[in-house]
This record gives sequence, structure tokens and C-alpha cells, in this order.
Amino acid sequence: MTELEQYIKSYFGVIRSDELEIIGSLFKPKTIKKGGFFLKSGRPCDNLSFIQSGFLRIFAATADKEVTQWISAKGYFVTDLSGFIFEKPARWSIQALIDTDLYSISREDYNKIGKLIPQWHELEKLFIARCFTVLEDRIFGHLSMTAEERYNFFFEHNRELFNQVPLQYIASMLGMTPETFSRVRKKTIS
Amino acid sequence: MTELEQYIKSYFGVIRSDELEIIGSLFKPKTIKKGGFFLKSGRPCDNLSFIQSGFLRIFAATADKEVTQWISAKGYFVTDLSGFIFEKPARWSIQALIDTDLYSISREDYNKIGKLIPQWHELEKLFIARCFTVLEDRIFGHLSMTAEERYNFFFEHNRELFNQVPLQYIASMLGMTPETFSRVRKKTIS
DNA sequence: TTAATTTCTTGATTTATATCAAGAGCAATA
DNA sequence: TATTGCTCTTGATATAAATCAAGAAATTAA
Repeated sequence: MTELEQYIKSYFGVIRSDELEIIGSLFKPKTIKKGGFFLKSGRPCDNLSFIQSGFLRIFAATADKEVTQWISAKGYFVTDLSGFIFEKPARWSIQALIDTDLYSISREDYNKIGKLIPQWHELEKLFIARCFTVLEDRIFGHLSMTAEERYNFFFEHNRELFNQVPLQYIASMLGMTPETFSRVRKKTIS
Repeated sequence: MTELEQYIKSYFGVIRSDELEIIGSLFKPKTIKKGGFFLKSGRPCDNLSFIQSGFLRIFAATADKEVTQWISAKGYFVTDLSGFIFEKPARWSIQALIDTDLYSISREDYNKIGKLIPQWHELEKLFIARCFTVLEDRIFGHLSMTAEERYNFFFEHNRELFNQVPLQYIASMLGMTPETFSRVRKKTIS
């Protein structure tokens, strides 16, 4: 079983192995160079990708700065959900922080899965529901925690990220400036 | 067509009217008195409800205070998603801010819908995906806006709430203290 | 290896927001 | 109607975090 298939299985639950192979085969390898864009906001988002290696930064621009919404790493699925599912202009820009290897599936091929596997839409529903609860937790974090607490919580759960991507982006996705991030970090190191 | 059926149709898309009637009939009316609980965190959440009238406050307690995650009004579906779908202990407490009329469906009956209507899981997926994007927007708000901006944005989109529920809860769900809320409010009124 | 960028840190200062404390306005209750 | 709680407001003050500015450290490019 390929790594991609293993991840699909772990996210979407039990699927027959022959079906899993078919799903896996619909994903095509693709590389994005450091700094390259997986997606630009406003454009159509016609594919969903799985990160084999590397990091993608999901962000949007405001009047005065770029705000990082999330950083995706190996094992994550990445897309602009509303763009991919509802065929609306993408809400997010997505850029590679280092050379990044993906397995990518087009909307067209993705929709074949639902036709092929009867229970697919239900598994999808469950997957998105879990994503939903992750966002609920993030919101709760912003309602109930200080910048320092958010830093500590995120650090405990994502240590590996801290020496692999520019810290300013982590600062942004945690809702603080790079300066505040740096000061909080100094505290927790000593 | 009942109001409940209209809302189901608007959220879940086109469903045959005979099917819609069956779904509607699985929801049972239920009233929660002001201050009463729809759900307490840690308990099982065995039903999903639709608000016919009234307001429910979704919140959780931290060490030092209660944090309001959301306030649901007429036309909303309410549940603890992870409790209802994954049968885990509820993450949220949900309390009626005034006497509130619901149409409520048990998990058992809810699961019948999926058996009855082939495309139901797909419609559910799309519904939850839309909920997901709403949370994405909320997070982005916390990453990119000041308390005042969050107030103004929310006020523009939910004016009716401001004279119907205690403002302290709106303050909490926007991530600010009642005092800050009051000061921001004063500014925007004058 | 040096030069040029980019990223991170640090200090000084400002600003936004929280906290504390008191009182005012309302609504529920007796 | 008086009383008792809530809820909201307001002022004074404290604290967290942002901003501004400069330089150090680390990467990347030459």
C-alpha cells in the first residue's frame, strides 16, 4: 500500500483495498518549487492535493498585509474547499514554502470516486466534519487564550514545524506579530 | 410546505417533496424554557435540532469564565457536531437564552434519512462544507481584524441579534470583554 | 567566500484591550 | 411598589500586544 493510500485509509476509514488502489491511481504526482503557487485567490481551484513532502502556506491578503490562515505539511490534504466543491473563485492563495511534492487529483477525477464507491460521500462527510471540529477548536482558542497560550499550545502539538518554516508565518496563523512571537518564544526556551 | 421543510430545502438543496415530508415528519417539536439546557458538555448529544423560535447560546467553560462560541437563532440547525456524529462526549454546553421552540430529531431517526434518500450523504457533505467555510471566515477575522472591526462586521450582518440577547454573550463570541464591547458600541451609535 | 537578502531579535514606545470598581438602568419577583 | 438581581456603562488603571526602528543572524545568491 502506498503512503498516499495509507493516509486516505486513515482519514476516510475502511475502504476495500481494490477501491483504495483505484482512488490512489487517480492522484498524479506534481511538484511545486519553493515560492511557487499551488493556487491564487480569485482563480478557480480545480484540484485537491495530498502533500507527500514539503510545506504549503495558505493565506490571503488584506489591505495592509498577508495573513496566513494555515500551514500544511506532509500527510495533509490541501485545497480551497469552497473553490473545489462549489466551483467558486478561490478564497485563499496557497504557496510552497520549500520544494513540495504533491499527489493531485482533478475535480473531474475526484467526482468519479463518488460514483465508484457508494459510501464515499458519507466518508467525505465524516472527514469534513472532523475538519470542522478542528476549526471550532481554533476559534475557541482565539476566544479564550492569550497570544502566549496559543503559542504554547501550538508548539506542543507542532514542534516539528518550528525549525522547518519561517516563524513569521506561524506567528501570523496564530494571530500575533513576528515580534510578539519572538518574545514569547524566548520566554519558553529559557 | 412547513417552515422546517423550507429551511431543510434551502440548506440541503433539491429533494423530492415526498421525501422532504418524510424527513420533516421525523423532527418532533420540543420547547426549552429560558435558562434551560439543550445540552451539557461532557454528556452524550443524541439529537440535532432546528430552531423554530428563540435563541440558543453555545458555550464552554474555561478555568475562569464561560466562553460563548456562537449564538443560534431561528432557522439554524443546532447540535454538538462531534457528539452527534461521532458519539463522543459533547464539547459544548447549549442553553436557551429565552423560551425556545425546536424541532428535534434523534440520531436514530436521523440515520434513517441516509438510508431513505440515496444522495443524502452528499447533501450533508455540502452543507457541512459550507459550515466549514463560515468558520474559516471567523478565524480569518480573528487573525486580521481588531475588536472594533469584528464588532462592526458582525453588527452589519446580525443587527437583529443586538436587541434580543444579552450583549455580554455577543461580546464573548466576538472575543472581547463586555466593557470593550460597550465602548465600541457607543462609538458606532453616535 | 563574500555579498545580498531575508528572517529573526531586541529595545523603546504607543495603542488596544483587559481588569477593577462603582454606579445606573431595567426586568423579574415578592 | 419596593426589592432584588441582572446587565450595561463609565472611569481609572494595568497589561498585553502592536508598532517603529535598528541591528544580528541566518539563508541564498553571486
